[in-house]
Amino acid sequence: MAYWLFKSEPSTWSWDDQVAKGEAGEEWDGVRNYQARNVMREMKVGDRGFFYHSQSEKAVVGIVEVIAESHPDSTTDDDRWDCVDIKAVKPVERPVTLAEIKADPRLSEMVLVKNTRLSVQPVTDAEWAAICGMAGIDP
DNA sequence: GCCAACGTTGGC
DNA sequence: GCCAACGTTGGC
Repeated sequence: MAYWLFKSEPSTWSWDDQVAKGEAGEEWDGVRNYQARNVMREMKVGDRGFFYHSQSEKAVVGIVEVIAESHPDSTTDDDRWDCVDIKAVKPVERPVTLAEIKADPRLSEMVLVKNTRLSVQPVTDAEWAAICGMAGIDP
């Protein structure tokens, strides 16, 4: 299984919004960036991801699961843009902030740190385990 | 609110 | 195909 990170501005689409969708989940639509789209095309059903709040909060706040592989983004007619569907799995016990991630040498190579503007990112097994530990949840 | 980083667009 | 201009994102 692979791991990912989904970044969202809470004022646009928050963890609470995602949780409210329940088991049905929701399209991760609106991505208009080729790199992020290509990352989503790599995803498989059952893969897990971190849900990260950008802007004011800047923290990993929950765990999501991919429930549908890449398909056309329903919010545009432009066939360049695809997206996956995800559902909320569980919240973290404790948010892991960007400051904590930056301060941890194990996470110094994270895309979140290296390429701050990429909104959908791959996460390595080691990074996944480290952040789950910091968040107080089982990997 | 500002600014740096970076991706995209469009003219040539 | 290059590159300048522009727009957007996200951290501070």
